[in-house]
Amino acid sequence: MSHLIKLIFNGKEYETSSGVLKNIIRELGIDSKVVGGKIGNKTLVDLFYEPNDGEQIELITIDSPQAMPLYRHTMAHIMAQAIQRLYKGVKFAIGPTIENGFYYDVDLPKTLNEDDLKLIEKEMNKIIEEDISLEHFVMKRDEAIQYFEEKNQPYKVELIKDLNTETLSIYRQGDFTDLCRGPHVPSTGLVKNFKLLSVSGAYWRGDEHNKMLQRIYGTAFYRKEDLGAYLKMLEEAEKRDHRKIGPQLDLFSLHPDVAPGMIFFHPKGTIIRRELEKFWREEHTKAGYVEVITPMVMNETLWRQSGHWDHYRDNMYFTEKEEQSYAIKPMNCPGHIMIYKTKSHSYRDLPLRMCELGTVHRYERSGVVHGLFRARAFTQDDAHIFCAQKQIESEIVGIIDLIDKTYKLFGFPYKVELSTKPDDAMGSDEIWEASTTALKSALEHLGMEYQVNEGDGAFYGPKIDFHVRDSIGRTWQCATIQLDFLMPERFDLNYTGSDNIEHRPVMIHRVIYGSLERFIGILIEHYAGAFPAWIAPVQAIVLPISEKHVEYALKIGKQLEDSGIRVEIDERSQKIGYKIREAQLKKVPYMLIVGNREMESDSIAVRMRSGKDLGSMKVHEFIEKISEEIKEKYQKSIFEVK
RNA sequence: GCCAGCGUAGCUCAGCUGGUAGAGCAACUCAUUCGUAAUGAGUAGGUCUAGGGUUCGAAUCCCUACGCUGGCUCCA
Repeated sequence: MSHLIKLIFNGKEYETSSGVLKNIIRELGIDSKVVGGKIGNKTLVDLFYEPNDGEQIELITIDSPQAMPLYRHTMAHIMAQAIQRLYKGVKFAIGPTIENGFYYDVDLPKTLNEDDLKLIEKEMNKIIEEDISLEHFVMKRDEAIQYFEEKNQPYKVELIKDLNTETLSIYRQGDFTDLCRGPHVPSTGLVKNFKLLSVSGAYWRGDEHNKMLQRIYGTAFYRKEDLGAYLKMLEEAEKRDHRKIGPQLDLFSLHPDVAPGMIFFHPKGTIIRRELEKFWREEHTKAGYVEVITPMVMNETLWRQSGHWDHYRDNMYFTEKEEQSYAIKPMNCPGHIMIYKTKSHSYRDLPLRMCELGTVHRYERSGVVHGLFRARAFTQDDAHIFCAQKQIESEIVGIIDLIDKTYKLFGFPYKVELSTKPDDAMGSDEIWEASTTALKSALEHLGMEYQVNEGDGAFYGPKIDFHVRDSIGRTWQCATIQLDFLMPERFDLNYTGSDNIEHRPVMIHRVIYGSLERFIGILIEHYAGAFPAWIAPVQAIVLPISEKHVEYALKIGKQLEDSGIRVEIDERSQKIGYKIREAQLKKVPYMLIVGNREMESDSIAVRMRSGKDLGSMKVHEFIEKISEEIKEKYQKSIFEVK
């Protein structure tokens, strides 16, 4: 006898016999908002699904976050349908959902632009209004190939031919039929809130040897507010763009004609960078690191030995002198290895934690450079830890402590990902096993949640990546910790154990900021240019009301400067409103306004960049407060915190 | 590198179907000496990314190069 199917909905359990989910639900009289279900903890199905005997399905409604993939996937089909109606001869490739929306790749003789997107949106709205029911059915392989050949859909035919199944899942909504695994919502009228965002090129199957198709990106949400919030986030991100704010705040400039993909840090940007470096040095010294400086240009032979010449040559810059070929370093590890090798090491020396703010150059294809985020020259806050196998775990714990401390400073929550042995790995299974276990137990020891990416490690060792989440919800990969068995092997690194025999150390590569440039870019966008006082290029600006107060302003400025505060004085003959506006736009944390009242009482009127007027206070009082704020590296103004 | 869009003053942008460049802000000068987000007047500033072509005439049309933007790909 057959087992019953169990459905779970709103905490209630229903037992039923076989059939298509849609019909089962109708018979049970369950809420019409149900659009699909979840089997186990991952497989999503829609109402066309026919449950197997004994299967347990948790039903999901259209307004739940879990239904998002169905919602957006159907939206992608509606977009495709609209395109099919509007443009003749369109050939469809793939149209999946992605993190914040969906896209569809199409092959179309006409190149689409913004106006076309509006037209497509209009047609999509029509399709939604038409409330077309979706149908699902299967075709036999040959039948499907013939069907899509007749419809002149070569990409679909290619997809089918690559699939090793005898039957293919097909969805149809009115005049549009697509090869599709699903799942979908049952009707086009169920979806509503969407927006098409952009068109761009994308290679068929991501291979640059293939034809370039047009990819149309869109986003969709069940709730209109969520769509609005998402669009607002995009807008906010645009406003915070570091490539815009950076030059506006006089932090850095780019000169693509002179040095494409490289950064010119202005005095103000340099202050931020030096503050980050200062913090970094202090913490690394405390954590037992030694700092080194290695050459920018090293002989090609070194890079051959390290393996970079074989694996990384295309990304390297070379230069020639005295008939010798040199490479500009793309990584710091070989330099550190040279230092390690200058003497014999004992187990007592380990772990040896060698760090360097090492500027590296990597050739990046012209289309990919992007402000501070993706440069051709950047400075890594790099370190290599040479240690014994059994020290790995405690070293990892130490690194994570450092990372945690650093990210907390900026208020970045973060996610951790562990990547394990890939197929093309080098090194024995035992070593991989042991080190992966060491990484895991370090994470568990610290009680950290993490996601495992099986097979995603580097070929030379497993790694842990850290993704920070910025103030508008975007995530960025910054820190990474990578174990390396290969380099010690290639360079024949040794240390003498307590057993008086030679052992091979393990190398741990790690960065915390990642790259100073990129991290500064992230900070600019995270804070929208309004940096905490300790890294703010100008911490306070003195604004005299009129010329009569300039002398007093200079005196105040001097006092602050003597206390180590970065201060400016705006002596221009402008109205106070004008000066405030400018200081505000420059995001200076504190404006110190001085006029007759302040002169008489030997005080200053303090205004915060938030617009809040703190009223007047004695100069020494302000200096004490801001000094504490700077010293303690507060995220927010001390006047708001306390 | 590839696809698409774009390139006009330091910045933001006008400049219709070709008739030899315009605004606001910033800068500079002068006046103003002002109490919490823009005082007024004046001055200066452009080989319209570069090179070629079509034309009596090109910022405008065409071609090429370079750069930028959004993606593909890659990555810190």
